[in-house]
Amino acid sequence: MTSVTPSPVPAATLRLLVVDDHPVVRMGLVAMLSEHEDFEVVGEAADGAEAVLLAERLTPDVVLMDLRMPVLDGAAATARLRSRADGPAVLVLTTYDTDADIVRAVEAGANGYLLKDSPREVLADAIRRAARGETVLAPPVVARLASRMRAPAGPSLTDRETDVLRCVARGLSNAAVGRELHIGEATVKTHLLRAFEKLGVADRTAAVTAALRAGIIEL
Amino acid sequence: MTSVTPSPVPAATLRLLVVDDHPVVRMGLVAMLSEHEDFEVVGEAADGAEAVLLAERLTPDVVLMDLRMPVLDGAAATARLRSRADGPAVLVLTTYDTDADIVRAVEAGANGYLLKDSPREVLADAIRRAARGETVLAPPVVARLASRMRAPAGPSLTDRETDVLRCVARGLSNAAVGRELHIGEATVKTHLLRAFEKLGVADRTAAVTAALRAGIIEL
DNA sequence: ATCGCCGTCCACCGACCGGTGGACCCCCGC
DNA sequence: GCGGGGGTCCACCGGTCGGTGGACGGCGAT
Repeated sequence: MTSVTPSPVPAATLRLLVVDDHPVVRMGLVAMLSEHEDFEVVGEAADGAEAVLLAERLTPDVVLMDLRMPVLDGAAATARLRSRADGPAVLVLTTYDTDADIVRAVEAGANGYLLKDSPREVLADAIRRAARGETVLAPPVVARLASRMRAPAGPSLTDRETDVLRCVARGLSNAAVGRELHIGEATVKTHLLRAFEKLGVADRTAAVTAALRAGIIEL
Repeated sequence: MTSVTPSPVPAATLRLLVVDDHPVVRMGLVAMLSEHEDFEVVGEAADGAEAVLLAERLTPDVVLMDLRMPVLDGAAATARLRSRADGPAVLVLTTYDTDADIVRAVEAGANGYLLKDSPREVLADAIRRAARGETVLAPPVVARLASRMRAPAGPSLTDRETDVLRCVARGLSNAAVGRELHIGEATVKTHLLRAFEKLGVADRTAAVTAALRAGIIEL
């Protein structure tokens, strides 16, 4: 950062690590990035664990990270990379713009969140800004985060309420849920009623779809 | 296949059309395919409608088609391309291996179904075989189709049963569904019971998640 | 230390749901 | 023409669910 550095930062080439489980996507990124002189792809990883290992060895400036990956999730990998002070910037690049995905990535410390349908120049610009420490979010992502803010009725369910809802989604009756979780049926109903209230619904089925939509439970 | 053919098929270069709404994926495919001498990417399209137009003008041998796309869906585009006798072979190349996606693509007449995490050589081989008119499915896809065959309880719901289930997923009561669809509550219950039977579940909530999983209804 | 939230539990009621066993019509195929 | 499947409707019963009102012990915060 000081003038002591041999090659001045603005002209320095950015060392990139590409992380995606799809070979096609990795090739596309490498092809796309190699058209810019100030980028150099120093490595590729096919899952989160590999990404963490390679990042340690290669010390890239920016990591382009997919979210849905085998072995180690993109969000988890991001958290590990960002937990170190001298870690690389992480730019999440994914197909999905689910609320839950975005929030998990941002909470994990991602410096940016772009969608894979981003045009080439947007991507290049985002990488340069992420390298400078800026946070860059795609417009649709910003919109989602904003709408989430606007709705202070942020459906934040208790651990237990979520457990119960997960069982209900499997089609278990209240009594069966009680047996499964080792609690009384009355308790199940209490949790469920509170969940209804928070989700703004009136019956168990709507609660499940609402929770699914909100990313609180998975299918 | 006979010696009468002027230019022997095996040595001819295959003209390809790449269809995907993500620029990154298109670049990746082009980069990956250009490494093979017998492939020539003659065009790229970002959605199904564009794909149909370009296929008419460029008359490619094989179309590499994504499924989830704006404007015109990949399955619909495939159906249009395959409806003509002299149309190109269509190789579906997608991230998703949902039952519903696979079935729709195959029913639309796709010559193959590959996942985007396929290694390069598998993809190249699949393209050559699709050009010869063979049908090539990725192993996980085959497995899914097979398991679907094995279960003769193929969850094929009636139009009406699906309508009812969609309403139930929204949290409507049986009576409310009846009002919504202009039918009696008794009828709603009948459809629902039949749907339970077909889906192998015992209550409305499990039916909704099962239908979601099977791709019968959307969230 | 007191307040509030979470988690647990109980009893009771009315409403709705799951399930049975019918019934009728229409359309398509054999 | 007759069977069969989809769609519509009805009545009835028992069980479960939705909802109320209350209770108690932790635990973190003020």
